[in-house]
Amino acid sequence: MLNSYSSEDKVLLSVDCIIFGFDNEGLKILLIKRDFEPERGKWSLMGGFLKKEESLNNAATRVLNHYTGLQNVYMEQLYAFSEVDRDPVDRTISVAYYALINIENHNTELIKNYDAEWFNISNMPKLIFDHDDMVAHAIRRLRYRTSTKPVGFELLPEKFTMRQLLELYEAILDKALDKRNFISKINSLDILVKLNEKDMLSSRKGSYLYMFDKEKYDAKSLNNFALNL
Amino acid sequence: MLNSYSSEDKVLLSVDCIIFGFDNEGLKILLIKRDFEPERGKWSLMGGFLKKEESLNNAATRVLNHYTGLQNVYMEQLYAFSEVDRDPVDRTISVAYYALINIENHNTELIKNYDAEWFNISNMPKLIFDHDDMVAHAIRRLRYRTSTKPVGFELLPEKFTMRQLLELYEAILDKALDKRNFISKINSLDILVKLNEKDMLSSRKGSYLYMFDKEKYDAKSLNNFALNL
DNA sequence: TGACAAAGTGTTTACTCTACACTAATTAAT
DNA sequence: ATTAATTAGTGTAGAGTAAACACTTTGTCA
Repeated sequence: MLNSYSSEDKVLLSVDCIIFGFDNEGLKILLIKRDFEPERGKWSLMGGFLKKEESLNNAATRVLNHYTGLQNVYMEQLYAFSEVDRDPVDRTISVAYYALINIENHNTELIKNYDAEWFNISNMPKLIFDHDDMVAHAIRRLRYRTSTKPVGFELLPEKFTMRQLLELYEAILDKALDKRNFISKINSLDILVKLNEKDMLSSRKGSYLYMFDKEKYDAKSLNNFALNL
Repeated sequence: MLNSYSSEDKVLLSVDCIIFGFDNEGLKILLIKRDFEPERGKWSLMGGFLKKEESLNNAATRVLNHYTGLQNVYMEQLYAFSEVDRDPVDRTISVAYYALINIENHNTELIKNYDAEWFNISNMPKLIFDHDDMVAHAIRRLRYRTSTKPVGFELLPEKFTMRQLLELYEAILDKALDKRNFISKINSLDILVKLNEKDMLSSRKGSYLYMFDKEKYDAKSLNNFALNL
């Protein structure tokens, strides 16, 4: 028989999800209004407890799916938050994850059921517990990640214009970018396909649509790039 | 009375520490020989369980102190490892931390008592469970961290030569660096003080000793720099 | 057909990074 | 005292990258 660790303390482990979305108003986070005490009615990240028979990644995926109905979403583990008094109800350690979703795909019904709402990151309410810290971590990580991996496309529709991509990066990095320099840097990554199709909504001339070419990117098998915007 | 989360699963949470040291042979990791089953006699990271009344940072600090006797050591949380079957004894989630210590300061007695040994990172034994993954994560994080924060000095004696610093960065990044370019990049950070004191051990001419000027660095209050070596 | 609105497109300049080799200082040996 | 040996210490030129910058094109709607 194996040894056991029976004399050690066990604790509650939860996951909390920072869910990013993007639309023409900017970079947004999906929050829910907490419907139980303490802090009932306050805004909160979406979270849930780890079950004994699942990994943290599974738990995060499950929680995200539960609230949004989405699957196959880009998620990344951020950090474990563990201050002793972080949750007044019980000793709980929470592992924060962030997710990038295409804001158009989310299930509005589900979100309404949970009293969820999108908030622009520059205009967020105060959140419960240490969730503000988690969000700050997530934004930092997302900024860094965009410079090393092609994660931006996760936040856009499958087909998007250069302008949308530019505005996305401006929202993530919170700074203005030069259009021509941006386009040439993106093109030098050589991971987009330009479609023979135009988006006619934003201008009379119409602007070409692009797609992220995942196969071309994977074929390069570079673990990460250095995109300095 | 507060609500409770009483229906939720509780789990064991541990911390595992990747302890880096540096000497003239290169970058090293401190490992212990596990003295209980399963995997008795195999090499392992130093770890311990989180107690209910401490944060993960405290637990990591406590574990490090327990094995090495050291305090006030640079530590950083890496990642939570949570595959369901990662520990065959019991369901345990482990949060990995890495620590940077001055190899000369460690308490040799303590380390002997625990059957601990330093291994060059290029010449490490296979470790138990998922500890090899943890080490790989730690090395990646350390490489990145050296480009944004002045962490290298944690691995050196208080006074060090430019050559030592160069060799440290070469060991961390696993690549040869040009001496003149390296020195000018380091100097441009403007965070070292050159002492009126030479190290006479490595050459007849003797080479100047430097110290990290923490006050000057803090005064700049830049959260991070970009050191591209 | 003219006004409008956004799309699309290159070049010059400044800066940063890289490659590269000799002299200086000191001690040990003869 | 001279020489040999060893590592320390130092600068520049060229290449490459990043930044700044403005006009023309296209199509629709009035």
